[in-house]
Amino acid sequence: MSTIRDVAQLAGVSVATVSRALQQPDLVSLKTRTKVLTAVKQLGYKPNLMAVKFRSGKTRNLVVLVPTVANVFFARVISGMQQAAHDKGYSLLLCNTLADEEMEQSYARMVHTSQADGLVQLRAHNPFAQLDMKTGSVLPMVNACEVLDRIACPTVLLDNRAAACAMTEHLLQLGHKRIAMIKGPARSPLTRDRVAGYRDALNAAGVAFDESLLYPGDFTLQSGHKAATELLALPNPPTALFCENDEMAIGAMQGIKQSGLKVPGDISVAGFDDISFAAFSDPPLTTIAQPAEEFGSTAVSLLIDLIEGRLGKAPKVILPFDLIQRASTGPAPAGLS
Amino acid sequence: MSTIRDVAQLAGVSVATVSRALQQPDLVSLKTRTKVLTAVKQLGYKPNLMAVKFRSGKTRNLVVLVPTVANVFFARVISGMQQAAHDKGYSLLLCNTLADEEMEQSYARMVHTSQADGLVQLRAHNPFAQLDMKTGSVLPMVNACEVLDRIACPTVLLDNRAAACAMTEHLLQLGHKRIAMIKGPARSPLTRDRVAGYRDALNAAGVAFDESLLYPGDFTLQSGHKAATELLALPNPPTALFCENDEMAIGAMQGIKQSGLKVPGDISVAGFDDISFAAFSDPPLTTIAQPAEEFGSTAVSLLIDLIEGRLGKAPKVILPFDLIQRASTGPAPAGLS
DNA sequence: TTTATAAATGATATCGGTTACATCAGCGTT
DNA sequence: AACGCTGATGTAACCGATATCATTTATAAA
Repeated sequence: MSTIRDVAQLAGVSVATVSRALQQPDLVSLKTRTKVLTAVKQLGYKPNLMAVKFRSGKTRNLVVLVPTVANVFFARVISGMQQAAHDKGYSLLLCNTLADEEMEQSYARMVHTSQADGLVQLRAHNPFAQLDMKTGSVLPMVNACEVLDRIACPTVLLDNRAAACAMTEHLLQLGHKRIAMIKGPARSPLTRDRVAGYRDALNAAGVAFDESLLYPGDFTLQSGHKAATELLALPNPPTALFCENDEMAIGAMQGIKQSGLKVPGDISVAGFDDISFAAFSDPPLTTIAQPAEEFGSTAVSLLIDLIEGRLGKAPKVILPFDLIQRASTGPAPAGLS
Repeated sequence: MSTIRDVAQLAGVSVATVSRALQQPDLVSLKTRTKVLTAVKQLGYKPNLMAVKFRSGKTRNLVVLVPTVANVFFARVISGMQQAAHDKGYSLLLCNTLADEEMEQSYARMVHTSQADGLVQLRAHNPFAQLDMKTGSVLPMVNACEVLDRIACPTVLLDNRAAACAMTEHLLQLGHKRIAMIKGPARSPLTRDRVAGYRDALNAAGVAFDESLLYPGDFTLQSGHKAATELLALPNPPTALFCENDEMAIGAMQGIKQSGLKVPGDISVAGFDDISFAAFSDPPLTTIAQPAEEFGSTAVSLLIDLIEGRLGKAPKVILPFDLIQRASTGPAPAGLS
């Protein structure tokens, strides 16, 4: 691997001239510039970017903490992040944390050790929590999708409360009164907001809130299946099921059908996220579409602005949602409405 | 941010001693070691890993080229790669190439410019093809999942031919004679091998191969839907559909059901990959299970061995498959078998 | 021609670590 | 006391680029 010195020697100029010829071409004469470029080509010279990054103190790397890359929604978010990062000359260091705090810290440390300039966290947890203590400095971070409310950093989020309210209203308008919700882990702010929106809609419609219709899942297909099975076994089962993501909704639909009931004839099911499989489930799933790729690209853009000092206050960007009505929701069964 | 010099000064020793105290503790006396560690803690010193990487010439970064992170199968592969990489102290630079050669090259260049030590490619295309010309050197690369046959680099693959043969045999045993295959892009070696396996099984059973039953898809849900719809419109439609991945199979099942036919009553459907959704489709999908995470971890392990000079010849690792029989395949309809 | 000014180029410090080599103290041997 | 050896530590070169400052060369004005 040839270095800048090899080029300088071959071109018969100093290393400084080579550097300038490549970085600020207008500072060197045409003659020497061509000499340099010829030498570069001849040697197949590629600048050692590790040296550049070290010297400049800017790595142009971003750490991304993803709870699960296997989650289809996050996969879309990553796709959006990668596009935005690449466009601005940054690379992503991806970490599939599986919500493991040690793993998160291990990657967050990369920002401390100058391996990355900043971090995007897609979960409601501050990965610098322990680490920051020691230095006291605040490191560039953006929080997206599932956001922390205690921390003052740029965030990208959906108005989850309004979205959940809209979906619940949709079900209420179809005549449903017993609407169950398969939510996420109780401590998640995402869940908290969506449950709040669900209750908003119930209150507005004068429907009593029933704690027993709130079932905690974990965003997997399996947990949706389990939740539906157990909810249907209630003495007074729901006629509609609002799931906090599409995976759980698809799992729930299978559980319902296995119990011999029809969707939406006997029970309506709604999801959240509008992953690609939602349109291909049987029946196709009514859900809330989130601009997943935009979550990713916005988060990365904000982070880069933050790193490059173009961001004053920590903004909160709220992205729009869209209620996609498909065939999994329908009128409440006559006898039970 | 404090440097090793700050620590040396505070501890009253030389920088070399600090470095040794941290890297080879047994080379320094207990007394100075504690002095150094105290200073480290007091200053919150973190070594600048960019400097270390630059100095050592080893980045401990690996570039990963993924055709689509949004593909559930690849998401699992990534998960396995990340785990293996982390265990060995490496990080992943992820690139969602979308099969764009320019994007691939842009990331492959990172290996040239010393930003990464090696590369994993999950597609049958050599990203160094253009780049290598210039230097003539061979760069550390591992090919997995969809592998190149012309290139001599370590590869991790499934015996796709045998797997496709096994699934086709399964369908033949159920009495199917007209078995369509929704394949991938024609030039893909993956497709070529799976079609070969499909033909092997047909030949062995004495069933004539019918070119019109070979439909080219692109691995998306949509393309599966389109393929099924068009295949059913044939004058002599198939009674079984073998799809090259689960997404297409799930898309196909929707198309079939929308045509008013039953799965598997009228037509059987089989997939490939065993993604999580396969068990939750309606009906649950018969498919070939691939050890996706193991693909990832094996590929990364091989790459690291290659980088660290522990690999002699370029091995071909063949991972096992498993035919998972679920409800989407059944006996061929009596009238047509 | 001389001088002032601008443009082009060179010499070298620097980033923050690691490491080869030099130095030095302590200890046992003869 | 002189010598050699070992263990602990210091000095400084080095990795490959960038950037500052000094210096040379070209250009224009006097």
